[in-house]
Amino acid sequence: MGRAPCCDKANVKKGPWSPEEDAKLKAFIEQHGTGGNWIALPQKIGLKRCGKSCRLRWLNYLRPNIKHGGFSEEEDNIICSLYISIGSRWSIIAAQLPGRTDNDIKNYWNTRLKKKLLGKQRKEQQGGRRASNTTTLKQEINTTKKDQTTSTTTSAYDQIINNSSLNRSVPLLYTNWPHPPLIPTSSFSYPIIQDDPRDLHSDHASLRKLLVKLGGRFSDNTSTTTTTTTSSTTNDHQFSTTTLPPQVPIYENNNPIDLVPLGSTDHNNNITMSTMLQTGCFTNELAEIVYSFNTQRSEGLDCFYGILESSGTSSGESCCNVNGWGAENMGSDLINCPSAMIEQGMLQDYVPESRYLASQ
DNA sequence: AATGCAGTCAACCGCGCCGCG
DNA sequence: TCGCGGCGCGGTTGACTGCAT
Repeated sequence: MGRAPCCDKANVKKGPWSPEEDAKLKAFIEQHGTGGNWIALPQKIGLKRCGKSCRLRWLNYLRPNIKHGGFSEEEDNIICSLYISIGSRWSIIAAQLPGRTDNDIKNYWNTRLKKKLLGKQRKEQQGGRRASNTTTLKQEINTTKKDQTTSTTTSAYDQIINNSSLNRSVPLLYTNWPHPPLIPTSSFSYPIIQDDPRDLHSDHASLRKLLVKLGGRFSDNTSTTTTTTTSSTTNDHQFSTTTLPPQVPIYENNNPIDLVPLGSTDHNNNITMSTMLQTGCFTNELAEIVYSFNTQRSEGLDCFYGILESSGTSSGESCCNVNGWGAENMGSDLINCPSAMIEQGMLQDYVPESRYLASQ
């Protein structure tokens, strides 16, 4: 038994809106508002449209101050940064771009931005790879292993990562990322990009603040359910979020693959980076895009990178919360990792604690 | 000029969430 | 507590357009 249709499909017009329909809808809403009931609205106006269709038309096209096309470089950056961080949460991304709709951003991403990034990445790959990655990396790991002073709370692997000059950022692998876990294979290789020390203290800290604002204490299950509207001005950007209460665990339980690490947590269910890497919860496509970002840092897009820095937890361990971001550990959603280690299957050597249970 | 193809984007669809009775 | 209905979201579709052949 399916859900009852929201309207009488037989007597509802579909397809493109006529100027007359637009005018009717716009005039009515501007005068009376939506009345809090989209389903009933078309009947009131005398439109043979589904209420959902009216809502969409208003939100995406008729509502005041809507911008279409002409995305700026800065908007590109914000979209890309947020996509890397939170995935295809278009409504959340749209909330940070005044005048933009989720539909617009989604289309823009799918039709242009993604291709633009992937195109650049493939071009780079054709340009050549650093042949000595593997050898150099192995040597460095061996050296680091010898040199490192052990910590009871930091895994060997994480220390290697923290100490390695070959670090580069890879987005964190949400345990409930809505894609099946995939470990990057040898068919996809990342040239190693040197970190730019400017990143850590760039003026793009505003983006980080934005993400904090968006994320709040996502790991806090005692969050309220009240929707709030907040806004703040950081540097040049004014951000507002009207859809998320500050403590909503938006990643919680979206996916049954909530992992409980054994022996590799820092505190409060935070999975260590090594555990996350073991799960490899990201798609090749995302990996490609992320790699593309890394590459583009040297092409003037390093402003993306303000948020792509490693976390500095007190234990020196990069980590991620099981349920999403830990606000006080902002930055922990993203981790540093020599990606070559992933594809070379080196993690097994350094992550003896790589055992986990599926909690659900 | 006709046809095919790829890109773009408005609109639709299905489903999860949430409030309410 | 449960079921229903509306809202909002993300994924997908299909019409349209421009370009290449």
